[in-house]
Amino acid sequence: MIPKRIAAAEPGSTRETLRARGLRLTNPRRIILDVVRATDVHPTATWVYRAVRRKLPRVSLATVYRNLRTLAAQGLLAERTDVAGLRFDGKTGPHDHFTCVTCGRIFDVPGGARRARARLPLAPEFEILSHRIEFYGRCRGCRRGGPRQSLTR
Amino acid sequence: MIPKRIAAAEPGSTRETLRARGLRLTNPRRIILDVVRATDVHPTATWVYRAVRRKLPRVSLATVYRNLRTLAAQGLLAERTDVAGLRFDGKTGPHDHFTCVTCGRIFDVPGGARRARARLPLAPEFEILSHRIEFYGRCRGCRRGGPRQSLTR
DNA sequence: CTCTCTGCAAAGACTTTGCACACAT
DNA sequence: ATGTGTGCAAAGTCTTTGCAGAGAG
Repeated sequence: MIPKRIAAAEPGSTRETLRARGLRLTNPRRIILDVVRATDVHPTATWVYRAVRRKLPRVSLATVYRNLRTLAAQGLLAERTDVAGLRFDGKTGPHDHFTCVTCGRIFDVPGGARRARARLPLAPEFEILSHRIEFYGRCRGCRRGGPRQSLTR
Repeated sequence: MIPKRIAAAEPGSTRETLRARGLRLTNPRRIILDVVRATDVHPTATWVYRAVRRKLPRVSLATVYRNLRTLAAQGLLAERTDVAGLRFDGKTGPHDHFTCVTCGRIFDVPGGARRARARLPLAPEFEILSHRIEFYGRCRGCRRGGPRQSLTR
């Protein structure tokens, strides 16, 4: 027999994480999180908005912005900034990024877990809490032929 | 006898760099570049605007933005982006940054010249042209007592 | 029921652009 | 002289906020 799914949120679940702060798991909020987690394009708020609207046509851009902010504050997704503005990332674990300067796509690259402290042996006055490495260059697709895709707002 | 300063711009000078692209070294442009090069606060456009106005009261914010852009495009200064928006950096050589999460100040740290390629041994599909490392943590001042300064817009 | 969340619209913050005149070369 | 650069003001882009009603717990 297939066990019934328990009704109460288990610790560590999205619902539980939110509830611990008095936040609710509403329909827009859940879909926004799903959308960001389901893609690897490191989307902008507008991209998320368009994707969410396909499932929830009446959602507003303000709600998308508010929830991306809220979810990022809870650590359920990651907020990024680059020349193109705000981006969001469903992957919250440590990893680095490679940005193709031709097509603009951002690729995940492993290796984010290395010890950051070792990088600043001569600067004991700085207490390092985290770090971020960004690589820039050309992806394989853009080295052969033109860009295949580009993430616009 | 003190040799006369040569009138023609020597190759590699700011003036020469600009002229090679048909750009002129105007008074606002020169002062904007001087201001950015003279500070290490990684200023915003507004900060530069306020500083330039002390020397050139009639300069406009639009001129500051236009020139920061132009000068960055010529490699005479560097453009940065972080959560707080656009920043500019008079240091164009390779170096990393440490951002204090308490006071928001951005400190230069040496070490930017290391080989970036070695960091991606498993990703031959990416042709790395440059990279950027950002550290986040608390500076010495903020570890003892409160923040001493914070760069507002 | 209570209090958070949402949609809508309006405001806000930052940056860019159009234009006529000024200025560097 | 010629064409780039500037100040001013206006527009543009992206993001946040106020509010009354809707919905989650």
